[in-house]
Amino acid sequence: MEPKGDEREPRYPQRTPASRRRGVLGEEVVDYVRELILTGTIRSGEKIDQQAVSEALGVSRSPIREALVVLGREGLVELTPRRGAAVADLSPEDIVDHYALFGVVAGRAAALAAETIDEEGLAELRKVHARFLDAGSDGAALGPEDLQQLNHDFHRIINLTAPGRTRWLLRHLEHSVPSNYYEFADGWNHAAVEHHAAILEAIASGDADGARRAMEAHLQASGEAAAAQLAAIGFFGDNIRETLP
Amino acid sequence: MEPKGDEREPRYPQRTPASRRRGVLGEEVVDYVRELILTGTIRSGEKIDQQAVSEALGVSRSPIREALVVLGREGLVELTPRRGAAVADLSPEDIVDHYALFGVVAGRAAALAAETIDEEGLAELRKVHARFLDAGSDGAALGPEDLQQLNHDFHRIINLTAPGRTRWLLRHLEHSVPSNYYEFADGWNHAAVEHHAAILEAIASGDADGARRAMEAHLQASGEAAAAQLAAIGFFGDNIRETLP
DNA sequence: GAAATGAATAATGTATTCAAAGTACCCTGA
DNA sequence: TCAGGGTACTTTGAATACATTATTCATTTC
Repeated sequence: MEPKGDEREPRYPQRTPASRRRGVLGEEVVDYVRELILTGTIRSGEKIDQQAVSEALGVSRSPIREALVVLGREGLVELTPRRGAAVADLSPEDIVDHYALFGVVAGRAAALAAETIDEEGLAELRKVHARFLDAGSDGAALGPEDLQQLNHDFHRIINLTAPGRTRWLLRHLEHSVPSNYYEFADGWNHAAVEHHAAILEAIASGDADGARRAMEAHLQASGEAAAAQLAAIGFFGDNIRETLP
Repeated sequence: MEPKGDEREPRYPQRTPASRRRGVLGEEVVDYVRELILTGTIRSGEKIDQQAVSEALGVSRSPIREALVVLGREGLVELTPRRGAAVADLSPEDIVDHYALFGVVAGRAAALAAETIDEEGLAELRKVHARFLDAGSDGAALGPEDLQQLNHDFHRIINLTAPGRTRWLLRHLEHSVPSNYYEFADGWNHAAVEHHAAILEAIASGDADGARRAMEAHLQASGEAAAAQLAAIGFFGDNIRETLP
């Protein structure tokens, strides 16, 4: 008898959400499963066992199901009526395409920012950018999550000027694809700083079209970096199935 | 004694989904509630009673909850942790903004179509457009839903050339806002035909940028038409609350 | 009379149960 | 040996049950 015991096939890391505040369990599950997918812990095509997730998180299947439905809408998992959920299989092209769309929408927001941003916003944008710049050049005591935060702030300030529905879409495009889950490749931060500089300059000088193009270019490059990083962690790996009988 | 009986406040039209096939009840509920919202049957800010919906459709609350979570993600309803779901309140600006975004993404698809569409696709596009044209001019025996279908086909053919993620986003943008639920205003079809003609011409001549601009203009106009129509059915009406004590 | 407090009521979020469909396994027979 | 078929076990989707939190409404207090 093998020492498998009663373990399930894909073992889900146990987690007891610190804030077990009632009313948002579904959201926590969404984040949990999303992370599993985007970190490559569970692979494309792999089935997602409701009970296993439920046991890993110590909650019932109800919030699990809600979460899977949401992830299905986001396109990260594929739902087949009476067969359950499986990790969707996204190609590198899908990732690049996703970021391109992200770029088009964010570009719109950047163009708007160039036309409408006020002095205060611009000052804040410069400040965030300056810190981002410092972190890149002299290696200040900033960890990856700090950089992530600065990057996020930079974009958030720009997007604040956009109308509600645009911000809504940007939030969705940001979440349903890796953004926090991959360590930026070497050299990426340097490239990002340059991109941000170009975007900032265009916005500061009121050049709407320039801001739009700079933002689109930035996210295009981000998409390629993300796709490369996902490839490195084996995200796209398991489609071998399709090449075998 | 008033003849109110035991009726609930917002009365949900009863409906027994024809296909009570197991496994997609949630989807049916999504469609049902979405229609209630977009037809103005339930108004902005109005609470959505899970039990009432459940009784109206004759299903349990489980699929209802899943549907509300989905609609929450789409931005049509607002979910507050222990307070349930309410119809989100979208402004005319939100609608216009939504369509503008739709236009930007669809414009991308149109530009791509101009560059990559094959003869077969182009022929089909011409065919659909010709029927749309006929319907508008000599008043063929086509009902509103036929026109809706032709319009939908026209866009679908164009979008077929787009990459998967773009099509995914277009589907979402199309659904989470009125498109099938309002009767086009007088003169709208005439305008739409002209827009389609411009788009078709640009695509046929391989003018990517022209196709993009024509598509954006088309959806910009659509957004204004949609907002006007929604205003006409009182969709935006109940924010009186905010102007009163 | 108005505001505030508290119990009664209702509705939500989560857990649990149940029926149907899917999957795996074993057995038989060619 | 391997295909086919039938049975038992899993797993899903939906329904029901339960605990907790909001809301309502009457009562009390200022």
